[in-house]
Amino acid sequence: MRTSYHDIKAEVLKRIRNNTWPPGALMPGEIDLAKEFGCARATVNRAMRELVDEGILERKRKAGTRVRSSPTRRAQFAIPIIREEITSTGASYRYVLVERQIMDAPDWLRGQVGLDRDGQVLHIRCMHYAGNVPYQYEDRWINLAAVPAAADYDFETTGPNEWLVSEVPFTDGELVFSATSATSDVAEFLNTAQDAAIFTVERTTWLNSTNVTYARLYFCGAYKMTTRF
Amino acid sequence: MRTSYHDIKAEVLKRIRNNTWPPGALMPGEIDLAKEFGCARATVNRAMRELVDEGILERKRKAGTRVRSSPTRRAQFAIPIIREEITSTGASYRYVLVERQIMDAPDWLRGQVGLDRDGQVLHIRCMHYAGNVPYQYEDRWINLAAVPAAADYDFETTGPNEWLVSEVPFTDGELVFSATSATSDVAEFLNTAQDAAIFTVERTTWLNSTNVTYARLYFCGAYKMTTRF
DNA sequence: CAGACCTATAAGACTATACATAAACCGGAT
DNA sequence: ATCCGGTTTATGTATAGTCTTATAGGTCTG
Repeated sequence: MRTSYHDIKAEVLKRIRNNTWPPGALMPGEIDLAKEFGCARATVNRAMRELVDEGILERKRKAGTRVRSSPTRRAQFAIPIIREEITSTGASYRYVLVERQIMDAPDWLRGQVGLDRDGQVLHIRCMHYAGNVPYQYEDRWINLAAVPAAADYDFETTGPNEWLVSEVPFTDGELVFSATSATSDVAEFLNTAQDAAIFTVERTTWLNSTNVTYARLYFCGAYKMTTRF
Repeated sequence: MRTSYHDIKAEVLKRIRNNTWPPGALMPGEIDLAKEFGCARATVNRAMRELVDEGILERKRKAGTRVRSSPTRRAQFAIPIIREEITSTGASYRYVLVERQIMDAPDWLRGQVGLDRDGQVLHIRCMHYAGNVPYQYEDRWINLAAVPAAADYDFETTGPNEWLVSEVPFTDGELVFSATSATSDVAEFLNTAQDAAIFTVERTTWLNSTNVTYARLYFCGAYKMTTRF
């Protein structure tokens, strides 16, 4: 078999780990490496580009390629459809709509999501259960200027998460993770003590700098979010 | 200018957004697209590969390329050096070692990190302050079998986070985010009420399936972790 | 000495071509 | 009808060659 870019990546990683090329070091150029590995420059280039992508190397034209001194490893998350997240654990999924209301965007929300003009929003509160156990309480606002179709959808049987993911594209998003104390209504929905520690996610998405939706997701106490990298 | 893979990516994204290729749709093959865009197949291939990488498309040999119905957007996290995380906000960084102790690995830890044999670990507890405000309480175990050098380092002035990131490479890691109630000692260190909601991160790293370290990081109440994608 | 201006160089990008490989599909045998 | 095996096909990977572009670092100039 010919030498593949996988082999080159592996070899480069090996040399970084055994300190042949310590953090910060300047590596040989693509042409030299291609000669050494007996392959085309494009092959070396691909290996190197992927290592840059993975946060292992830094490259600059003319300056060459260096080993990053503190590699930023990346972890990947999905924006899951919550139904799938629950059913994949084997539990059955149940959805309950709590409230659905069209209203003028409150001031704090306009600040939160960067809406400058007045506008109507759809406010939805709903619950997601794993079996009969509360899993997530969702408090969501949808910008009707960006997603007019949402006004015609009743969200009785399908949650806004699922509907939005499949219907509305977005270009940018922000996730904010925090721990909050359960307010009385959150505690009631999630069936926990008041002031219990609640893992909370705020998720905002935009389509070309127009806000699409802002959601606060309150998870049940035992919830842990796990990622490997 | 020739058509670049950037142009192709942009055009493909445009067609996905304006529903020319709705979620799940089968796109034309690389050869057809190359013909349409007036470029080589390699150029189309690169554009498509990057879109797969970004979680927009799915490809299978022979079956062709499809638009993912629920795009997996990736968020990137670094494993930051906490000093930099704090100083980058403008605050001054202060580190205090609370405890440093070499001990046999407790049973629960061996289970946690997948150590099968007995072995010694270095247990370190320390505090990170932003100015005079508690920022993070760190409770960490280092596997001395994997990192013997840690036994000789006193961690009086530099925290284990900083030392490990710069000294010890790793191949795999796991991050677990959760919300916990402050136990009495955590509350004391972070200067919050007992049972306050604490954003907690557990971080485990391995070097070729040997556990390197396991850390529990307790953040101050106001902490929010933010990622864009 | 500082600033403007070159130039050599390393990465970045594209092309045309070739061969590799997974898997969908089809046709024949059971 | 169902299973098996070969064919086809779209993506995956590698190559040699060419051209582009950012820029580090030297040189020239005021």
